[in-house]
Amino acid sequence: MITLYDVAREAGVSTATVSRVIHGQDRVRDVTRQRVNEVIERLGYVPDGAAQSLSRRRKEIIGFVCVESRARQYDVENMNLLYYDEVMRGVGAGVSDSGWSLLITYLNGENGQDFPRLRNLSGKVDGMLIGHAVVPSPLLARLTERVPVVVIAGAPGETTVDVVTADNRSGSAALVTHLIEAHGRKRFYHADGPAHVADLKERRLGLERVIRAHPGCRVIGSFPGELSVQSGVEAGESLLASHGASLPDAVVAANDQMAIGILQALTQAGVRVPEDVALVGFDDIYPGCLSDPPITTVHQPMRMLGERACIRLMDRMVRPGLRPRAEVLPVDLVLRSSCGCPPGTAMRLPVTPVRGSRLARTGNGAAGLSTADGVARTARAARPQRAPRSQPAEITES
Amino acid sequence: MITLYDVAREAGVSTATVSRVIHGQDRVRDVTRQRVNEVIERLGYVPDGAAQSLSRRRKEIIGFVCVESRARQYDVENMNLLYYDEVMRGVGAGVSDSGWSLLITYLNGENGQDFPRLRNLSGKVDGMLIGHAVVPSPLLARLTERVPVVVIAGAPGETTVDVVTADNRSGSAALVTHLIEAHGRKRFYHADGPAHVADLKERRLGLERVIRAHPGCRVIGSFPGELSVQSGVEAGESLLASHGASLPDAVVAANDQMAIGILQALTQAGVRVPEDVALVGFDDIYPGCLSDPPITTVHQPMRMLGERACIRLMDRMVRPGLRPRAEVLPVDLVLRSSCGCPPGTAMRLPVTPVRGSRLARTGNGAAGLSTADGVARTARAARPQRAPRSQPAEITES
DNA sequence: CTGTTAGCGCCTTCAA
DNA sequence: TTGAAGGCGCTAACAG
Repeated sequence: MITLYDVAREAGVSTATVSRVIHGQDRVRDVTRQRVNEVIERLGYVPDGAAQSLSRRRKEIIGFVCVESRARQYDVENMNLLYYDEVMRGVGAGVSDSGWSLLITYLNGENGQDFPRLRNLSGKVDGMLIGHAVVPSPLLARLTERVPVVVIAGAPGETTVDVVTADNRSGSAALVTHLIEAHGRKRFYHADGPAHVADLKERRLGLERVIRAHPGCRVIGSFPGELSVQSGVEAGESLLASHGASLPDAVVAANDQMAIGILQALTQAGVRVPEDVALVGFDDIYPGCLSDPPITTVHQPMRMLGERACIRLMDRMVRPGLRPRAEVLPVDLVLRSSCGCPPGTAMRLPVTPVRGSRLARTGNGAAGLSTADGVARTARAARPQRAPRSQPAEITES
Repeated sequence: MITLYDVAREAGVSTATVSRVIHGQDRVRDVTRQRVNEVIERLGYVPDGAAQSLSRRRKEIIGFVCVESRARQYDVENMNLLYYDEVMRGVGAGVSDSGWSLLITYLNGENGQDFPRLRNLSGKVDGMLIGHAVVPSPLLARLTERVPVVVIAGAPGETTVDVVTADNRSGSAALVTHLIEAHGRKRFYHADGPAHVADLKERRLGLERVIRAHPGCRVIGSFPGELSVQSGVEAGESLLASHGASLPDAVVAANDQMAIGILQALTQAGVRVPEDVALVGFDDIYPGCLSDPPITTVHQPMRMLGERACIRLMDRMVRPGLRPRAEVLPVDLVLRSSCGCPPGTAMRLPVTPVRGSRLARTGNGAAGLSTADGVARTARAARPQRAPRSQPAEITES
């Protein structure tokens, strides 16, 4: 391996000078710089990352942790991760803008049982991004002692670490309000996910609040699923088994994957969506617009979640000791036809934050996207520039 | 930051002993070990990765490079990466089995224009996995001088680096053969992708060979797309514009994304699939089974590509200097109904390698999956165990 | 069984 | 403008 010393010797200068040249410092004579650069090129020298990290006491690496449900590893229907893939790309963009690197870790267990691995990981990075409630709060605190940590899609009320998440509560509320007010649905079935997932708690709150606010509306049953398509199929079958005689007006699924599964089960049984039962999902993952009918849902700005989380982390590394904050990003209501809107509907509307959502408390938060731009299903318009976005709302935990 | 010295001092031993305890070596008295462990726990010591890497001259990190088409960054329809996401999980599994880490880099440009970044990356990892033809061959060679490199989905004929890829040629041949022999299709339209992509070259070869082998069959036109849904829509429209009067019997798309786009365009124009035109894709990404009709395609073992690439890389790191080899993984034909098979069809058949595909040359390669197991569309059977697979075929480049 | 002691490759004052 | 030299935190002989 070629080291700094090799270059220095070959160029007839000291290692300090070579180092200066590499980092583009100016206190080097032009001739010298030229000579050094020529040698670097000729020898194909590349600085060793480990040595750099050790010396400058900074690794310029951030870790990204998400769960990998081993059980279904080879199940085609495992789309749980579609979500994180998108988030990860946001992170990737944020990270590489600053020249840093991204270290990925797929955790096996949902709970914190693999904590040793996490802890060890903290010795290899300058900061960590953790996907939703992968790690229980107390363990998070322990992690924070070593490196700054930002949780993505965690509970907006988390107090020990920074959180970046989407306005799930308002999104859910918007969905249900739409079903009630635009389509007159009154009897709901809730295909839910695991009880402990932070995002889902918020969605539940949104659902319940809207139901309560509308006399005559109620939830006639629910299914404890696990966010996969398969689980959605089961939810659908369970629904048919228990309420086949008098179907609900609408099914609210915990996410799009489940909605897709439910749709399959209902269709198979000859139940028409949305004529017999309306159906809505959450997240706006791509496949949701391919089903028949396309699924009405809420768009989470996944990529931006990643980017913001990254920015927050960088921020924390610069000045640690700031109070943890929650940052809640606005969501959009995506109207397609599974809710009862006419076939061909494809509209995207900013969601107005409901009371209690972290977003609602701020002044500018309610803005969401500035205009209700409908997007055609097969929209041609290439958007060469990143769409202008309003500032995300930030709220210091109090 | 707590270092090895802190622990050593606190426990009243030398750093060497602490190091031994950490690495579970046995040449430590039990009492000592206990005491040290207790101190480690109390102080919350975590070894510094950079220092470890520097000292043991091994980083235990492998880099994974894939492209990120910035242009469409916020385009919902950008599914180009669905493929790599899957591959990456395979890599993730392979990597973490050995306790190593995965460093992700999203490259901006397809070509090698961002080579400096790659080169620099090579100083931070012990080996690199590179997604298909992201990097031109000569640059790859330069990279190989520093660290072992394995290309995923690269050309099976590549001579400078190791390659792990799927049997694209045979898959494509199987698809076309099916269209001809099972459905009597004769006039084909080819919705192709970028000319230089290795996988696509192979698919083209498979297509052409089968066409040539069947007198009366021919390709009546093609479209140079770019593998996205949007590009598929354009291909469909182009097809309608140029051959609207006498449609082809079948459209062969370069991948599933394009097939989905084509389906949208055809459906929109009132052309029925498969009655008027049959349609097939490639890759077997999830959304392909949701469209109406579901798309017949070829299943690439993406996850396994990642795993095998990983294994190959590890192998190379142990003994460098071995001749680069190509490893070609078997694919499956996935019959659904867009090809003309009856609605509800969902069958998965191992593809028999064609002559010239690297797989064909080996004895066991032709095995593919051991049985032609049909899989129901909403298959319930949870497969708790990893499906038993035949050995992938390995071929030393000659 | 345990301690001593060189490095690993680079960065960064401090002097010259 | 350049060089000399002391770490960064850990590992791995080599001695005891």
